[in-house]
Amino acid sequence: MSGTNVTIKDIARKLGVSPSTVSRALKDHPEISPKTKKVVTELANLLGYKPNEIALSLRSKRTKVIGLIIPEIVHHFFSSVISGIEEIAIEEGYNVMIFQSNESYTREVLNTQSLYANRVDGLLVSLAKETKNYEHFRNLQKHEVPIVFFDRILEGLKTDRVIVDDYGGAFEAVEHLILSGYKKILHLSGSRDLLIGRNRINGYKDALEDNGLEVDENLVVPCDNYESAMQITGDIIDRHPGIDAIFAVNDFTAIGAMKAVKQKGKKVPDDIAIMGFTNNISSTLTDPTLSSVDQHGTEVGKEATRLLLKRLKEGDLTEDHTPQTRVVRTDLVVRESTARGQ
Amino acid sequence: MSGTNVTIKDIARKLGVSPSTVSRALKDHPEISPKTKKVVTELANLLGYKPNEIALSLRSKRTKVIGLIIPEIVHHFFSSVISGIEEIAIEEGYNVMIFQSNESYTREVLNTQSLYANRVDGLLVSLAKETKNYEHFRNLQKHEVPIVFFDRILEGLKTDRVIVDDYGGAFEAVEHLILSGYKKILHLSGSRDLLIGRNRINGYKDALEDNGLEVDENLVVPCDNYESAMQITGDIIDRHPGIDAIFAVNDFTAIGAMKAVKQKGKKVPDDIAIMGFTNNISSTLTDPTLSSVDQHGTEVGKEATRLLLKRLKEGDLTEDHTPQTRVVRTDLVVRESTARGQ
DNA sequence: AAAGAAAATGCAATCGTTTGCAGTTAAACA
DNA sequence: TGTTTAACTGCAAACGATTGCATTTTCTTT
Repeated sequence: MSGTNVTIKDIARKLGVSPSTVSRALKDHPEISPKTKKVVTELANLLGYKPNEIALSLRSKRTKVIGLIIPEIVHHFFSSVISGIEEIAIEEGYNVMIFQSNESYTREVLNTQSLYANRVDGLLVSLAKETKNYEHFRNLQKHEVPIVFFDRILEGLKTDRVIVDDYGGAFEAVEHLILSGYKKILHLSGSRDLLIGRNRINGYKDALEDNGLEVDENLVVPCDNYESAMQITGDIIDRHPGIDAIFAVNDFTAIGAMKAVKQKGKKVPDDIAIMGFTNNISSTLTDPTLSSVDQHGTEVGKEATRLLLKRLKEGDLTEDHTPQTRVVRTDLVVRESTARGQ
Repeated sequence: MSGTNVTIKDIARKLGVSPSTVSRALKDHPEISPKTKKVVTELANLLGYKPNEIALSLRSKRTKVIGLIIPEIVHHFFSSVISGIEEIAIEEGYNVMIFQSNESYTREVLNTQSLYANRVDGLLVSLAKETKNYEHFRNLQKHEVPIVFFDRILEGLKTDRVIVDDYGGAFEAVEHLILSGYKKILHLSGSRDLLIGRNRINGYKDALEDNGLEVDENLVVPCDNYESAMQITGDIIDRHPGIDAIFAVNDFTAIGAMKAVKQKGKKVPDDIAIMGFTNNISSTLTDPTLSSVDQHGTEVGKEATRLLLKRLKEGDLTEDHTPQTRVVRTDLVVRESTARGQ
């Protein structure tokens, strides 16, 4: 901000009218004469007048800014969520203030405080892994700031939510493997502490059972990143000969597993098929390309923002509203890593 | 924002003192008596008072917000830049408002307008590809909003800049290829319209010449993405037999080329070496892993933010300042794709 | 031309906070 | 106890824009 900004008062002074008149003229108020409107708008354009949003916010008690707290921007899924959020927000005249929690609870609390200090109109949140309690969010709710959680949600707090259909996506992915003829499927799983981890495990199990295959708990191994997948996949294959497919909780884990499998001298997908989850760009870059489950990050962002803006429009009638949960469908993307014998 | 927020006036009323006293008490002003300070801060804590940044901004004419315009958040390089920016900004009590131009000039102009309307204290920009003129930025400068360009900079506007050492990075990468014994090196280049494209081409050429190799203009082929690299690399290799290395303008292009080379039945790196640029996470995921030039996105973001905050601190003495340009060093990361015979 | 109605404009308060200056209390001194 | 000084506290304006209400100006109408 600077001292060189043109204000309504400046225009008023130069024209010898009152600020109120200028304000009304600029908003095409019916009680202002056409000629006044003309001179005012002309001078405003000439001077490059742009209303000061800060002043407007102070008076109107709304900032037209929505806050976003996200674990890490550098993850492809999250950055595509941001894109979706921005798109809808801008359409509706809202701007976005972004904070990273870096998966830290403390940081997340600080973020909510900054967001409150800046009086954002609403909040979009995907939780840090560390976060267990939610006093900081409840606090914002007390101040009537609507919150929408997405992807990593918080149970026990009454808010709108947007989640990915992790169960369905996992089910479909595993069923695809089964229908392609794979029978002994390893699941490199996410944490059972996270809902998404549990949902994907359940999808995996149900797909097996629904297709007449037995669930072997030893074939559900917690492993959710590239390095550990590289390290442990080889061992697991040795311990459980006959594994002919791997369903990983995310693409990086899948790619780590792919490397390990190749190092064992096995062929993907002929000896062992590999299926990821997320559908990162990376999945198109590997060799063979990786089949995966598209989480539609952009759609998640859009849907969350739509939900939030809807609440903002509804305004005070929010009292009796029941929180909504939207589930964004996933899509199976079949590539080379699961296409046996082609 | 809502009606349930505690203000200084609320505290003043409950305590039967004036707002000024409350304000001063909270800031530990020396002219306020210890006991007044005590009751005021206690009540403030009890009620959960948090100063309204909006009101502060209006009065102080500074928002403690810096704006960011970036081509696309979903690019790994840019999202790591954002991380760097956030880190420094938060340390100094600034928040970040992020806008995407989506490479569109029109959008970029709209972004500058929103940013101005929100009276950001300063601006960080990486240009959209389309952008040729800079009236919209000059406009902000007129309002004394300091701007720092990074990566995709604008010549002809007096601002601070942070750029990556594209020339040096390219030089080092190509020299590494030469020293590893590769002699006929193809460059899949960026656009000559962009400074970064030109700089990388020059680094490539000078590395050849400095090492006694001839520059063949036919081996500099504009090609800067995955798909077109997949499509054209095969043909180029056929037309120029003897090519034993490829230096690509970015990692995705390199990975596309790698695929094409493998499809030709050639081995990487034994028959043909491949070198990328950027050092995406993707470069560790390919098979073989991709050698690349690390652009240190986080460092670029940090440096740009430091420069901007420095200007903000200096304040009005900015008049006679000469714009600075900081160059962020690159680092060659050697992986399997250029390590012949190992 | 005077009165009444209609149209156009201005006043002043407001949003939440800060701050120069004036005003009030309390303490210290004579 | 009265007076000076020091220690506190409050008033009011300011930041930029909006808006209910009052006021002024202009236009009708008789």
